[in-house]
Amino acid sequence: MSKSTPQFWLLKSEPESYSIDAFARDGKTLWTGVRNYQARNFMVGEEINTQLGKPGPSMRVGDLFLFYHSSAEPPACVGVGCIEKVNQVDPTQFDKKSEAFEPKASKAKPMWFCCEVAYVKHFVRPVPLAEIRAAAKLAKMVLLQKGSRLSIQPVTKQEFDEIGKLSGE
DNA sequence: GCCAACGTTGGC
DNA sequence: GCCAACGTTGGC
Repeated sequence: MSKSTPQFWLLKSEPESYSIDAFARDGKTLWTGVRNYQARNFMVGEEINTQLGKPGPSMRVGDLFLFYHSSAEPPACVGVGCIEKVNQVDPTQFDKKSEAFEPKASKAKPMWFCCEVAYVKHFVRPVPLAEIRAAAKLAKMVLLQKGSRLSIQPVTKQEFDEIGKLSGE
C-alpha cells in the first residue's frame, strides 16, 4: 500500500453505549454495529469500492478521526482516534444476541464491515456542538448539515485542525 | 420502480 | 419526551 497523507473523519458514539473513556481503557476496538450503507462504505477499502463502482472516500490506515459523543449532554467532540485496520468483517452481524444481528448475512456473504481503531487522546477541553455551530470555519462540516445523521463522516484537514484549536490544544 | 408506512437518529 | 429528517422495507 502506498503512503499517503492522512484523511480525517468524525465517528459518532453515544457515551452511554461506548464513551471515549471506555475507548481509552480499551486502547483499541472494533467499530462495530454500523448499519448504514453510506457509513459502511467509508470503512470498506477503496479498491473494493472502486470495483463496486462506488469510488467514494474510503478510510485508510493511519487516518485520524474526531470522537464525537452524540445524544450526550452536551453533544461534543471529545477526543481523537486513529484508523488501524479497514475492511474488517463486523462479527456482530452473526451474533443472534446482538442488537446488530443481521439475519440476511452469512459468513460466506457478510453484509457489514467495520474498522479497527486506536485511542489517541482526550481533548483537554471537549468541543461542544454549539461551539462547532458557532464557528464560521466549520460551517460546511457534514455534522452541521440539516438532517445529517451519518455516524461516520469525512472531515477536512482544516476542520479537523480547527476543532483541535477550539479544544485548546 | 414507486411510494407509503415504519423505525431510527439525535438535537433540543 | 417531542419531533423533524432520514433510511429501509415491502406491497403493488
